[in-house]
Amino acid sequence: MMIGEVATRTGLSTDTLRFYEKIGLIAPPLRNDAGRRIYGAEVLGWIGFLEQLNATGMKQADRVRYAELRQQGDCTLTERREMLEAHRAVVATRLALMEDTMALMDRKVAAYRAMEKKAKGN
Amino acid sequence: MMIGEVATRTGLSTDTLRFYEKIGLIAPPLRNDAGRRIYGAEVLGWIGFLEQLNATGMKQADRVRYAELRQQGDCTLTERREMLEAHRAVVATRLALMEDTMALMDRKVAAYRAMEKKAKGN
DNA sequence: GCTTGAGCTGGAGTGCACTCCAACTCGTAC
DNA sequence: GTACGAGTTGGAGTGCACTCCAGCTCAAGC
Repeated sequence: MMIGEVATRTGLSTDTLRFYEKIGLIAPPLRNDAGRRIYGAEVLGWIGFLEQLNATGMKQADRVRYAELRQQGDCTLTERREMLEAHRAVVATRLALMEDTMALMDRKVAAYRAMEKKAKGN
Repeated sequence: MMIGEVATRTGLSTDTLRFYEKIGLIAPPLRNDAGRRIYGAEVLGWIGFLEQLNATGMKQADRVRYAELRQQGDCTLTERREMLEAHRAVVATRLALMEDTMALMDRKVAAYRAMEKKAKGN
């Protein structure tokens, strides 16, 4: 796969993919004779996971750290697990907050509907 | 209440409070004879709600829009309700994604634990 | 053999959301 | 009466996470 296909499949731009490589989120792929990046299929799963970490609010620096550990292999399992557990806790907290906010918005929406109805009745 | 007390109570900095006023998130408060901002207690609830919208990922521009509508009074109820409903939908989607990610992290943590245990056994 | 399109590099630019700063004014405590 | 702490302004600076650009190479199609 060349960079354009990875971009299409992941929804990231080619610029973003090269940027991710530069900062260490994605390992530098092999190159063909013309110097172009040739990615293996496994990069898609990795990028998908990165996007999930991203979407749940993990900071770039921490994602880079995780990627570095992953590169280093099995001897970093414990540290990676700890990172995931820490992030899990953060996500759990944010999840609870989101549920609160959903409930609050529902109450407000209901109140607004009631007021709209009342105004119409005038 | 002067700006320092609002800052302490809300956890925002005085700079952020003035910035929020400048961009229209907070209505300009009354001033005392020395030109200092005097806030009513109701601003605390409003800031709390703003922070909830913020923490659930509503963009600054949209929060400003909501604040503008709120300033304009009851004739904007419908638009505000629609904004909240739209945001609710976004939050619901993100919530589902967070739950997925939590489950994925749990699976990974479990797998890592298993591998750590196995490595120890060698 | 020339155009087109995808890819390459290094570096500059963007947008968001603050955050900090200099230079000033007040009101209170000593 | 002066030092101090909290407030004021306008404007500059920061950090994050991309995003864009100029100027280049290469392979394939006509």
